Amino acid sequence: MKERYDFRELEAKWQEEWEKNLLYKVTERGDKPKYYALEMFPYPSGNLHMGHVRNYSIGDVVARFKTMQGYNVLHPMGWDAFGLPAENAAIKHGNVHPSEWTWSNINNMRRQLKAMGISYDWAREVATCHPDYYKWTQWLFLLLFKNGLAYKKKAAVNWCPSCATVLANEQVVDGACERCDTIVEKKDLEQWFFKITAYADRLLDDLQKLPGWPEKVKIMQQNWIGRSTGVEFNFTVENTGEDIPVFTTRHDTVFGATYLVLAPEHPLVEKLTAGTPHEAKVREFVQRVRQLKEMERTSADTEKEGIFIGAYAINPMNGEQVPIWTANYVLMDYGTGAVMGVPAHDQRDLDFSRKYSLPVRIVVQPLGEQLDPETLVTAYDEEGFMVNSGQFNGLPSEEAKERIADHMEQQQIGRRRINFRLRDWLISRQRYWGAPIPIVYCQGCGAVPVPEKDLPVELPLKVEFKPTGDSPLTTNPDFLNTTCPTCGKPAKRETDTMDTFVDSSWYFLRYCSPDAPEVYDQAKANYWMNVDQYIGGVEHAILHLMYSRFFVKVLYDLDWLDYEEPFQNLLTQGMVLKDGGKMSKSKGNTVSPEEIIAKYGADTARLFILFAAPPERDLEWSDQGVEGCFRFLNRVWRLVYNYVPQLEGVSLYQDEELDVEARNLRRALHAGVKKITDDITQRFNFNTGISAIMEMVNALYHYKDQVPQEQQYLPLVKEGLWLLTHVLAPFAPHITEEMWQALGGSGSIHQRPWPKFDPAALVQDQVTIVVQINGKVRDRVQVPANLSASEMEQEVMSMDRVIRLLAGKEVVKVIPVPDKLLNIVVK
RNA sequence: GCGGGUGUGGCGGAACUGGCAUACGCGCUGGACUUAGGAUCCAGUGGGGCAACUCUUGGGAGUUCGAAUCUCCCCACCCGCACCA
Repeated sequence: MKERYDFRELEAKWQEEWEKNLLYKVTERGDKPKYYALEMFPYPSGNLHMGHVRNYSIGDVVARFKTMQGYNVLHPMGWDAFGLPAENAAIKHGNVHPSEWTWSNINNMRRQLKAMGISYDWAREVATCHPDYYKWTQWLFLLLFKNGLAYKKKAAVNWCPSCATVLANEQVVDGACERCDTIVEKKDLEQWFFKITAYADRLLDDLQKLPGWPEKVKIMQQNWIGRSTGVEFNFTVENTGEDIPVFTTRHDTVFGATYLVLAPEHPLVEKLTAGTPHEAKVREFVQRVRQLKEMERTSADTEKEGIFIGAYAINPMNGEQVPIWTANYVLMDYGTGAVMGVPAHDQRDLDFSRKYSLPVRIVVQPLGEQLDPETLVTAYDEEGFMVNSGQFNGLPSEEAKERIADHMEQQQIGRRRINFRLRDWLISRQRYWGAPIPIVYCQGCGAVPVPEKDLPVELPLKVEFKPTGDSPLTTNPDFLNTTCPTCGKPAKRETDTMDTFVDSSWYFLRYCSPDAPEVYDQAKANYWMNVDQYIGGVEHAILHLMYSRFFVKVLYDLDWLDYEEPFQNLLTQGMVLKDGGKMSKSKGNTVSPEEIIAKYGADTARLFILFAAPPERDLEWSDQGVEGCFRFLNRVWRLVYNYVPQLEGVSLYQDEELDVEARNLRRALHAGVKKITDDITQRFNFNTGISAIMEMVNALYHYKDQVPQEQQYLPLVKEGLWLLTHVLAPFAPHITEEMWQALGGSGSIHQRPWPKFDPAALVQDQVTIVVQINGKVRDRVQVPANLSASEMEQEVMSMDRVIRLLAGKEVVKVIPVPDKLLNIVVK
């Protein structure tokens, strides 16, 4: 028997062998269906963590399994390599350039990934910080620019003082920077935006085309896009006659408006108070509110506060005069920055009205109830029947909505309108380590796109890393100063770089043709896309996944791609926990993948992480669990090498007659293959798949130890070990390769077809039937399979135990479940 | 507050369309082999009871011959969103 399971030697050997033979290299081909398996590429922080190991182990099983099932599988890997940590390292240590830092991290992490034995086609590796890549990121910026989807505007933007850069709306979490938790400030800056709002409807509606996405992620995107349908109509300022447009989704309650509220930033607040006795107090209020941090301002817990500005407006529906207020709870950047206050039917308005003693008027009454405006504490925001609403009285509120909208449109008071919560995507970053925005500013010509032939606009190496709030690129005059591509006069380059989410919004397309002399080869992209299975953390539910969907839709519209959605199926893997909490450096509960691999090998690490929990659930790390998986692989190893000498020259099982023990073994083996296949195909339940493999191993051990050696049927054992190595191969690729070779297999096991189970082997001639009396299990009995209901009943009724238990009772009913169960109902 | 999820032995988790609850693994107990075992193998392992038996899937009700699974109410924890008019 071969010595022990020396995973160190064996894993290194096979990794080298696979690389030498280009085992995982793929090209487009017509003879097999394609399958694109993709895991979210990592930021090269320096070392793999367990979350990566889990992500890539899941992806590798999918890729290897699909390969064995006969698909032509694309399984690439790369690096999301631009971003702040590299630059912060440069600021902190002074002597290490972000480029150097990043590339050395990439080299280290590539080595770690290779040590995991994952089946990547490394020839397709991309790194977003490489000029060959960001050249095309810049090209895509220009494509959007030319199509009116990239524009510059001055806006109050989110500014992180610690990162010294602006942030996209999506990168602000609870009013703080998603990266460093610093409270975000508002700053008025000229910045570049992508017009993602132009795709709001499609980004929302097309979620329905993604049945292979988790409901949770779709709902998160849906909420983020936040479509609401309503009307926009004008109140008119009394005396001065200015229009104040308001947006509402509850136009059925328009007769219940008893006041109007403007956001503190609303231009009319200043205008209508100028020179009036209210001016000073209102200005003081507005300044106080504007000084509040974003978080305090927008939190629902913040007490509603406001002030009457001294003017009145006319409700166009009933000609009524209502006071105009300004208040902290109305936001300038949603809708029109002005809302009608309907206290009876909106809780916020009711709270506000009670505080400032504003009138409350019921205009929708629930069926069979009479709300009292004097005592109302909970606003009634459901459907009902119209009251106090002129010509609309008596209508159901839903119908009144339509009629009022019609009326407004006919009378040209207002119009139906859809509003989105989604904002345009702010992509400018005042940082160095990103793709430069390919724009030149010329005094005469304005913002001029860099011509395609001049791409990439390369990042200069020589800059100063100081977090000043200006891009470090401003410190390099050779970069900054250029000539206008249009008129040739001196001009300045844009010094901001792009948000790194731009880089990652299209990398899956570049993988299809990593060396293409254009953004990607259309034919190849159309061959490989969509990604059949995308796997990654749920933290990307909104940002990355929505931006990528946006990019793909733009490319689809511009005839660059035949597909409208990038990711057909999405699996969001759970976190890796230790001691009940997420593994993190600050908690000090991390486990190093590198150490685990050194101690037990990659096969054990992969097996454990797939066995410990289903992929979408959180996984509790257990050192003892790892130990158990290591023991299991050793157990498999001993089993195989115990038989290797005996199996020499033995042919594979071919349908011969088997004795009882052998038949039981064969049934267990084929039942195992069936279960693993189902578990992977139907729901990626690798944990139960692995448990089925363990049962196969247990069955083989049982046969080996319980049946005298001279009676063991070796052709069947050979079949068993063949099946075993094949189904284990996607999970533990190295050890199975080694054992396959030892068992006389030719070629790589990873290029073998996935085994089919033999339905004939599953047939049982005896089955165990559960005997229940009044639904309680009382006994079990062995009977021939396929008995009819009455035969079953006859068998059961003649059992001693059943006769005893039924003595003196009256049988009311007998419920038979063929080959499974018989329930006797008695009184 | 709204939305989504989870709740099963000492632990991680199984149970597919309602049909043997606790597969598989960890841990634990006992034994075998051994100079030794932290290697390996065998047996046992939800609770109560000497036993026949009985109780048990967060809690409570219901549907059903039969419920971890379906329906209703409640509780706990986790995640996401949160003044969006």
